[in-house]
Amino acid sequence: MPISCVFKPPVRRRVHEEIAEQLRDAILDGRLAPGQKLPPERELAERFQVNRTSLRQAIKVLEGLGLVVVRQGDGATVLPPAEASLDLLAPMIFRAGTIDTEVLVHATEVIKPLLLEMSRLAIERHEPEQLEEIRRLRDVIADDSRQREERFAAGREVIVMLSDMTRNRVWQMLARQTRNLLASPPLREARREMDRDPGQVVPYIDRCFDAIAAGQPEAALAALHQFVDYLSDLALSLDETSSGRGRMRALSGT
Amino acid sequence: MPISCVFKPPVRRRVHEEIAEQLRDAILDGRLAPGQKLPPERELAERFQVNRTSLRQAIKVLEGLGLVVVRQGDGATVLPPAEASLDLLAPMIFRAGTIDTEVLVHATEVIKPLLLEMSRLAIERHEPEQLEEIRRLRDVIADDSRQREERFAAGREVIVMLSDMTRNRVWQMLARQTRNLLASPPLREARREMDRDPGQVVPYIDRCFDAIAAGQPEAALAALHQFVDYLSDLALSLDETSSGRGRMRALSGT
DNA sequence: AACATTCATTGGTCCAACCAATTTTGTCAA
DNA sequence: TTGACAAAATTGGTTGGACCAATGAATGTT
Repeated sequence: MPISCVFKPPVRRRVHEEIAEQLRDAILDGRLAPGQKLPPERELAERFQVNRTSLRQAIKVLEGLGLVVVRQGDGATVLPPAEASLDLLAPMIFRAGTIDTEVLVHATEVIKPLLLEMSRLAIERHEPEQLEEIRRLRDVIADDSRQREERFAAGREVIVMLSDMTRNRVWQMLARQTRNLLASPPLREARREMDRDPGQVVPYIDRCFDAIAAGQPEAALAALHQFVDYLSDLALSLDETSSGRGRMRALSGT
Repeated sequence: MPISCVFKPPVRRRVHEEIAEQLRDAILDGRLAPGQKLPPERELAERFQVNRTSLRQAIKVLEGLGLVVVRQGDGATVLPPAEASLDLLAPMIFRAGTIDTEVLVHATEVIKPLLLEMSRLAIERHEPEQLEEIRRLRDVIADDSRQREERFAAGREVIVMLSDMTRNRVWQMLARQTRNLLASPPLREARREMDRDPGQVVPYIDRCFDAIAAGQPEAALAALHQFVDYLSDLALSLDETSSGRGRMRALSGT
């Protein structure tokens, strides 16, 4: 089964890093289909014009990501991306300078109930001093004398803080991955271009705080619903200008 | 910052695989703390009694897993596991022949609402023929003339089928990771030891089917709630015999 | 036709040398 | 003393080649 796609020799960064990225993207956008076998290491190395050792390191990274399975004497076989890690969400959404709005919509659809349930637990189990930490983050977000990026970053950290309040290590993992996803350079750029004031979320946060302070977890959850709906709409608004093919050019230069 | 833990030379399987596993476990159970630096490659290679090339491949796998960050001239630094991929959930729960019931409880707490929301979407968006596929899986689960493992496997595939019904690629990723987690050998063994009949879940499934067939999505969701509660309790019952330290010996021989 | 053997293919490991980025150290001048 | 700058040591990155080991297909035998 010959592989027809062309690869360019690495020019920047670490060689195995570049190779791994090219192969990863080829897998994610289907040029290398699941079940298909990668060319032999020796041949791939020659095509990339790198040493076999470097190419092997790239393969190992892909193996760690769960994108390929390697068997001695057989070769490297591409696995379905659906089996792969959540770390691939960002590369799946942002590929080749464009935003795959389909995956973005899908991710939003998953993150929304996730955020809601996590916050429910957080409200239930939080310690008072943790509430204070979030309040400090809120103040950073509301402080329009600061850099926009710093205020956005504080907003992302709220998610992480919430996860810590659940005292659940798995929620903590998910929240940090979500934060990292939101912090992906292409998404950061896209949001910056939308020219929104980071402080817009402050009223939502305050409404949650007020309800919690008043000892009304139900009201807090209701406010939370509104907040999460707002965030969800924000993400989906990136879809507005999408082309008919379900993909749009990213606003960043990457 | 000297590293004190001892490493044994690899004896089985592929060398870099064994090395990666030892290092991964050392990170997951805290012998290598986040922020700490790994010893230089040359020194580590000597300690493991392997070539530096093999050790480097292991490092690359850890890099792919998001457990370490490597910088030329500096070294490899351990990252917080909370930042790492969900693929690590199984190694986190099952370590050194024991079940970490804390992480297990945490994972269950996350998977439960996840499953519920995903099923809600699945009921909303499914195609009739997909319902038939699940019915076939149901028949396999109910067929006590088959191997127990085959029936358990069918149960796990239901989750994947549900995710396909959502027509959402991210749900599909999460479902497949969850299935893989449930299929982890230690968890499979533990459940087998519990000596439960895989067919116990059939009434729950049927109740969902009946409600969907009757065109009552609310009733289907109610039945689903009961089902998910049952599954959740099943997972948590593994915690019953746990020791005070929050960990119990795994029932399997690994 | 079924089975066992052989052999080419392909990944796995090792070695040794050198390149490149970073950090540390040392020196000298202000 | 302090700061800046340069040299050296440390550490990961890359290369080339050689050989080992598992797989699978071709071949031959029964």
